[in-house]
Amino acid sequence: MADDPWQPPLILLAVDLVILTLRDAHLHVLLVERGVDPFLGVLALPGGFLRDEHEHIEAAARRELAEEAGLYDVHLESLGVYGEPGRDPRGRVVSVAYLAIAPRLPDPVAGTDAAHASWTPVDDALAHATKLAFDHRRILTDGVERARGKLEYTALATAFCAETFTISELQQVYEAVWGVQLDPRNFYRKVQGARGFIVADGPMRKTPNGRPARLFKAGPVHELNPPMTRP
Amino acid sequence: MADDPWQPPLILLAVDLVILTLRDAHLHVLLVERGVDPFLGVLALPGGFLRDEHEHIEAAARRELAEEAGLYDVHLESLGVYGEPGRDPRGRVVSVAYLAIAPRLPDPVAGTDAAHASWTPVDDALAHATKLAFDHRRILTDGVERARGKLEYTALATAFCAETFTISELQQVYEAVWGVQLDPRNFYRKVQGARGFIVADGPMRKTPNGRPARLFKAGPVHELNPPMTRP
DNA sequence: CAAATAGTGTCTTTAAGACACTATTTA
DNA sequence: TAAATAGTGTCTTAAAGACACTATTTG
Repeated sequence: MADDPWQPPLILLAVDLVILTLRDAHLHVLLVERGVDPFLGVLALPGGFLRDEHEHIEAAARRELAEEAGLYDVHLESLGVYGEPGRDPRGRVVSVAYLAIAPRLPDPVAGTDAAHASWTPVDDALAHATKLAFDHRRILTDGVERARGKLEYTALATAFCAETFTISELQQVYEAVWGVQLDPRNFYRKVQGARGFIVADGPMRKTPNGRPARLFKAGPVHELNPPMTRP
Repeated sequence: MADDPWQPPLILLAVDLVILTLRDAHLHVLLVERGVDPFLGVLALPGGFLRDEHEHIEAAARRELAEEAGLYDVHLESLGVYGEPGRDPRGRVVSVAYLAIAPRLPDPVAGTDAAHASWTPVDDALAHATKLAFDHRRILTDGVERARGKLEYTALATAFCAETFTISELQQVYEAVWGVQLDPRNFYRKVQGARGFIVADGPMRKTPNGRPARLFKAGPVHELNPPMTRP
């Protein structure tokens, strides 16, 4: 009982990414087809192990974001820890999940590291017929729920938009992520009333036929007051 | 370039606990004085390494809750991951922080494992003069902020109360955690109006001199509607 | 002109917050 | 009786949500 040979266990640390974007007014998530065991050939969230003992966890997430999705400078926030023993047959793996929000971008280019990645409608990815590797269904569910909640009281919606955007584009973000229809006139007043949410930027954007749309960019405020409320 | 000797790094996984309770109408946190290096003698959050490769992370948190605080069956939720390289001189340690909320209980009993733990007012623990081990100041700050936020839209406040409680006890929770004064009459109507938040339980509780207080227990609803709003 | 977005007005309902007041049940 | 909690009434203000309406700027 004097000297104890006990040593804490060593584990493997991974990062997994829920990368959301808007395409055709629908919420999409980036999925990859796994190229190695376990779950070879199965759809999974992008992710990987820490590169070395000195890498910051968030730096690993940004590295995967670049390597697997070709994305830089997008919104990234920590989502949670997923570390059930037995979730990975290779040993005790604990994964730190991150939520990334990207504006609509060109498709992953064939021939790059990101070639095996593809944007999938979130509804399809979470359909019961779809199989996801590990506990990635749960992580994806949690990520979508986080995004839904944060649209209410933060300016996260602007992370789905390009540098400049119109108010109706911003409205589409809310409608797609929440899965609801909003009144454009009340929406207009609400975003304009939340001071610091969006600020006018540049001239106008031409529309096919009609008055051109005003352009805005994200304002300095990240906490919305008053908040946008989910119907 | 064919076979790569690269292996992902092995890391140590710890859990740290922000255990909050109410004492004398003030928010307190359980701190321990570290008995080993690093930070020997410095105040720290209770916590420790995973016991073995098969232990669930939340089970480790519950084990520490029992060992270091003598607490069972309290509210426990995951708070986040803290894994800066260099936060622990023993090597790469990644800590999963948990937030626990306990009703007021007798002090830790001398002679048990929990004897070196003590309830400290959160304001003191976060005072600039107070030194906390590792990044525990940040974890504590995040835990308190989480509790403040969740009081608004969840029934978390009941976790600070004993099995049964009076409405004014519940009000004290809000006042202590938010650091504000609330109108008892409006508070009364608001908690009664949030259906499922609290339900009547048992008879009355005698007061030193005056009408006895009605007793309630936590209701079945965890998401408050309408939410309690922070002034 | 039609089409599309910009922007206002107004009504109803809900809730927050301030505060006066009455009712009940004990020592 | 005083003390303490229970519970109601009412006023003001803010905001959500529905919806009609006018204004502007293009092809």
